[in-house]
Amino acid sequence: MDNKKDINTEQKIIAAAKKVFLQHGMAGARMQSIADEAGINKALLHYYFRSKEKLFSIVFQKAVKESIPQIVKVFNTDAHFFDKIRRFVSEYLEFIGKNPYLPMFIMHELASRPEHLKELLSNIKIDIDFITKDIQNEVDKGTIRPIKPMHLMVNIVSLCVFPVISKPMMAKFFIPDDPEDNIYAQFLEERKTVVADFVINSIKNPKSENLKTKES
Amino acid sequence: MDNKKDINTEQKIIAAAKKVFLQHGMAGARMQSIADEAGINKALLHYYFRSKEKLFSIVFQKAVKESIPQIVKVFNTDAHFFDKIRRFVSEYLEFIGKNPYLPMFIMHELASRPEHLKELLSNIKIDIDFITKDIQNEVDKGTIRPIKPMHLMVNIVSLCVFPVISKPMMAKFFIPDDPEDNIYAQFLEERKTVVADFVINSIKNPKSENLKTKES
DNA sequence: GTCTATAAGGTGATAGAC
DNA sequence: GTCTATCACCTTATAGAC
Repeated sequence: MDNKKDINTEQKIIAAAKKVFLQHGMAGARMQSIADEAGINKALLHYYFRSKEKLFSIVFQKAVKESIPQIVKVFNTDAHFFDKIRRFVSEYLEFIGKNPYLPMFIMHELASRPEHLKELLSNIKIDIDFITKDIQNEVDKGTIRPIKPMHLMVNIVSLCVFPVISKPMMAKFFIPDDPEDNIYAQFLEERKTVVADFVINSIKNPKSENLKTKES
Repeated sequence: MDNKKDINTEQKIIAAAKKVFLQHGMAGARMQSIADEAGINKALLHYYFRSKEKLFSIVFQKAVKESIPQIVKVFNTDAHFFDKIRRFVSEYLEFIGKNPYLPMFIMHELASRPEHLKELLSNIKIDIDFITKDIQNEVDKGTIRPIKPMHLMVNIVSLCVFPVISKPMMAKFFIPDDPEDNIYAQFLEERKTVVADFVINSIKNPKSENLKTKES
């Protein structure tokens, strides 16, 4: 516990477990793969973490907690509403681009064994009330068209996340010849502006003259 | 092969396999569960389909083929472009609502073991050229704002599919008290119009006067 | 704390009776 | 075509030496 190697090994294991679990899921992950990835052997996994399920729980909870601040932080500013959207889209796409397996992992586990994970999520709170109010406020001001805040939030997240988790299918049908992922990478980069424009064009109220976003 | 029972059992097995594979994925599925679901025993599974992998292939390919016509058929009409979008969104949401595990299943398998599935997809062709041209044509006419057809297609599909596959997470954070799924069902129903409006509002060219969609 | 060896149980697949 | 019994292997987990 107070040994330097302990911490290093523990962290190495968690990092390895994250990599394997995120790519293969709980059912598809192998303790041997995690051990190999961490450069140790299987027995040590059970020494640090009692079971596969326990190790999974840690990875899963970290994954969820890791994803949330990204959603919230941008809306905690005083920026113009459309700028918040631009910043959120840009930063969230950047985040997902660096963690492409994260959304799929969370959603697949949640869908395939909801009962096992309910309590794992119960600790985690996410306060979206202030975002809801932020959106509703803009609707009331007439800056944006009437839309239920939940739909708008879901729309924005959908436009960011789905293209990343559906990459293998998209790549297969849309860009079959892209071995180095160059086209796809460019596509993702384009989306930082495309998605923000798409959302803002959709919600901005044509009757309102206050349409320009601040170019900071 | 010419026995009535053969066909019934074979179909029963495939239906059972689809149910189990779609919910748990290849790695999480158990042959025993499939046998139970089909009301037969394990040995019979191997009698009809040689291996788990073989059975999976059939289910996977059927799943992909099943999903594609939904995407294409609406755009094969002469309707007004915005009406095509409305119809596509409505019908696709209806389809996914009835097959909520389908998109996640395909994408998870494709992401977690792409090498195994490459050849399974190689048989399946999807021709989206005419949709691309359809969109580009509207851009050229000035009916809609400039946007790369691929981005628009991805946007529409994202807005339809993501809310369905992320249901467990959404439900957890947005509507924690919805045991009978009433709120979620209503949310999905709302999206048939919300998504179409969202897309059309975003792309319609304010300079063009030809904005009304035909109310058929 | 880390390793090797092995136990204990599960899972896909087959043999063989009916 | 369908079943029961069983094999062979894989995977998680533990025991025990160092």
